[in-house]
Order: sequence, then structure tokens, then C-alpha cells
Amino acid sequence: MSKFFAKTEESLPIMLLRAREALMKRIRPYLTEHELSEQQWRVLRVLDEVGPLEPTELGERCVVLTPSLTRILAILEKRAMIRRERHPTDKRKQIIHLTKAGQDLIAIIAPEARKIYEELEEAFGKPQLINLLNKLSKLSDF
Amino acid sequence: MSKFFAKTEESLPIMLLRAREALMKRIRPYLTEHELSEQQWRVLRVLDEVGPLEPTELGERCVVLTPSLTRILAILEKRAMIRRERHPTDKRKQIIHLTKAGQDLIAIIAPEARKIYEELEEAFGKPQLINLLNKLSKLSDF
DNA sequence: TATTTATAGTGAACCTGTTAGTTAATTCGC
DNA sequence: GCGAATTAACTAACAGGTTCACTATAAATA
Repeated sequence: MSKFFAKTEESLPIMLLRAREALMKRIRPYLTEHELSEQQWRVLRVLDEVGPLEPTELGERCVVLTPSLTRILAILEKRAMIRRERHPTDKRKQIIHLTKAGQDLIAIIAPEARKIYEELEEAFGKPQLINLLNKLSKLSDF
Repeated sequence: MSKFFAKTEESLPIMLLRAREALMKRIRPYLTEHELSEQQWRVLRVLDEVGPLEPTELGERCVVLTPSLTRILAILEKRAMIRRERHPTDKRKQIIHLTKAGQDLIAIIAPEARKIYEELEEAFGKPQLINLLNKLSKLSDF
């Protein structure tokens, strides 16, 4: 038996969970302050970076399944952070736009989030982080 | 600005999520087959490896918050996979035991799970995995 | 063209995540 | 010993994760 999963608590899925938790524990307070969930925050940021998107692609980029995204978009729409347009040629699709209010919210929170990443980079070392991201990327293709 | 979080989709939290998803996508079917959630599976495995535990410590080891654990234990108890004992000296506490039925279920599923980890090790390289686990461990202490 | 097949988004059901608040038991400080 | 603070477990409420089913539209194909 391989050593690295001798114990459940040291198994890769758990370790990925723990590591993520450690990060999010720092970021969450800033989001909570503005009544945003992690997932809502991801949706807003991706829309800001990539531009208007169809829900399906938005979900893939955010790693959110479409039933969850349906609910998230309903909430964000109610708060006027996003708006929907019909797709010009395919009536099944929508196009999700970030509103001005959404952009403004991002502008407020982004600097805080960036600061945390910079602390991480300092504590961890940039080459180590790059290496880690590469490994995670390979793992995602497994 | 650092390169490694230039895009939300390549940020560390998302990459950790993606990597975990890739793994769990393979493991989940075996759990679903036996009507177990990921979290229920973790609880059973930890109890099997560590022995009887108080809920608080069990939750920490499984990376499950106590409100979730309360619900999970209720389900597992109803299915007779675990049983509860009162703590001998501290009446606030419980001690959670794995039952024979729980052990049997683990014995059925564990080989399948192990096979997937071995595939991963082969595809990824053991040293790489060890290195990855070490990095994740450091990250957890951030 | 008519029929089948595939895709986009939603709805429902169930479990988990997260925060906040509750109760009972224990421990600490006086 | 007595009241205050702490701890263990639970409950409640709402959001998200996961699977399945459904509707509407589009694409494939016969």
C-alpha cells in the first residue's frame, strides 16, 4: 500500500479541502462584509475579467454546476449585480452581463483579496506557488 | 501584480477546487452505488482508522463543521453504521463507534478507492504526489 | 420535411456548508 | 462554593453541491 494515502486525513482529496479552507478562511470575512458568497464572488470576477458570457460557459469557468448557477444568477440579478440578455440567434441561451453596480463592488473588494494573495506569496515563495499551480493543473486533467 | 492570480480561473482557490473535482468525479460513483456521500464516507473511514472518537475531534479530522456532522451522524446512526456512547466523565461529550455493518461497508468500498489512488500515482508519479501533499500541508498552516 | 437526438436552462429533492443562536455541562476566578 | 466564561453538541435558516427530470429550442438525419 502506498504511503501517501495511508491515512484518510492525509489523502489528497482531504488535503485539497484543508488547503482551500485555510485560504478561504482569510478571504471569506471580506466577502461576508458585502454579503457575497464565495461562488457569487467568483461569478462576478469572471464576468469582469472575461466579459459577458452564456451561463453554461460561465459555470464551467467558475466551477459551478448549472443548477447552482441558476440560483446564484437569480440572487445576483435581484441585487442588480448582473443583468440578462437574450442570445441573438439561439433562443435557448442567455448572455449574462455585469452591471455598473457589480463592477463597483468588485472594485471595493478586489484590493483586499489581492493583499491576501500577496501575503501568501510572501509566506510561501513565488516559485513554490507556481509549481503548486502547475501540479494542480495536471491533476485537473486526470 | 503577481502572475499567478492574474485570472480568477487560475487562482489558487479555484485550482484547488478543480483538482479536487477531477478526483472526486472518479470516486463518487462507487460511493453513490452504496448510497454514501463523500462526507459520510470520510467519517466512516476516519472512525475505522483512528477508532472511537468524540464528534468534535471527528469533525476536525474529516474537515466537516459540527452542524454538518450532527446531520451526518444522525443519518449514519439510522443506517446502523455507527453507534453513540456517553463519555464516561464528561456528560457533554459522546463517543462515536463504528459498527460491524460500518466496517463491512468500508471493506467493500476501500479496494475500489485504493485502485483509483494507484491509477493516480501511476499517472502522476509518486515523488510528484509526495511533493504536492507537502505543499498542501504547508498551505493548510497558512 | 418529419423525426430523432442533442443542448441550454430550470425545477425539485436531498445532503452539506456556513453563520448564528440555544442548551447543558464543565471549568475558571473570586 | 458561586457566578462567569467556556465548551460540546444541537437546531434553525439559507445558500450551494449533486443528481434527476423536464421544457424549449436547435441540430442531425432519415
